[in-house]
Amino acid sequence: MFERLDSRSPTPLYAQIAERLRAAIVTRELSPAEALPSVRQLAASLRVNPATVVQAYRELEAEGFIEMRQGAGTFVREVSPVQRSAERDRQATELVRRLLADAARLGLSSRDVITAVERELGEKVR
Amino acid sequence: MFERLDSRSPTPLYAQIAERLRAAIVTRELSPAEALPSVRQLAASLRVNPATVVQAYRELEAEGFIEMRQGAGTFVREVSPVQRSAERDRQATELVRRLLADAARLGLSSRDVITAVERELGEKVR
DNA sequence: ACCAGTGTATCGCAACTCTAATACACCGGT
DNA sequence: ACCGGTGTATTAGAGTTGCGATACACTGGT
Repeated sequence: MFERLDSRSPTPLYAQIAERLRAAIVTRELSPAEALPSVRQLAASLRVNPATVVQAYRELEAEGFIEMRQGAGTFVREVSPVQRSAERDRQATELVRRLLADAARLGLSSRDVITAVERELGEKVR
Repeated sequence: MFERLDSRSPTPLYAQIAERLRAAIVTRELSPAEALPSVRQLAASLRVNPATVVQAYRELEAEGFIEMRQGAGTFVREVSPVQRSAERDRQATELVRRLLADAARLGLSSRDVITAVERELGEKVR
């Protein structure tokens, strides 16, 4: 499940780790309530410092994907479809707000943005 | 035209400068072929280092808004509507690609993104 | 041709981020 | 109650980035 990381990549190690785990959780490759590898285990397996794994886990915890219990371990969080949907909504909104702010800074109109979205997604926005 | 900068802001000084100038150019407050303040003038006016202004100018030059001519000065670039439109397109696409990449990293679907875009813009995507 | 005014290049320092190292605090089976 | 395994906290070092200082190189009116 865990291939080697690219330590030369501009995306930090902790982000690479978080990304993989997030994908695994979303695809149910890791089931709810399932225990993740311990900080030290995963760190050893990836030949990385435990603190780096912790940082990845913290990010996922902040996003509501996992739960860290001191002394016990780290577990995939059980979330209701409603909660999950709400969280996705929140995240998507945050990203879009950032996009629009950046666009405004560059002097781009909503029209410009919509057009680009439609082109990139091959899907038209009503 | 140039109020004081916020040196405590997380957005770098050079970015703040670039942002203002970009807005002024887009709104035609600064006309094509018009000379911008010299690096030293603007730096003095904003109580900032000339190198910081240079950095802002470079960014705008890379975006195609201005042209720096050694020994002569810095000028607003004259661009045809077609070029201009193409450039806006390019920038919008770049931003949207980043948005989609980030969304993918977070495990969000295109549907999630589209929904958020529509909500934030109050405009439907076809 | 001069030279005042313009952009350019290089270096250095401070702040921040990422990663690692080390020591600490908690849980749970035995 | 122990103690091996777990997460937590603090500190340190390497790299990157923002900003400033200083010296250099070019342009254009006189």
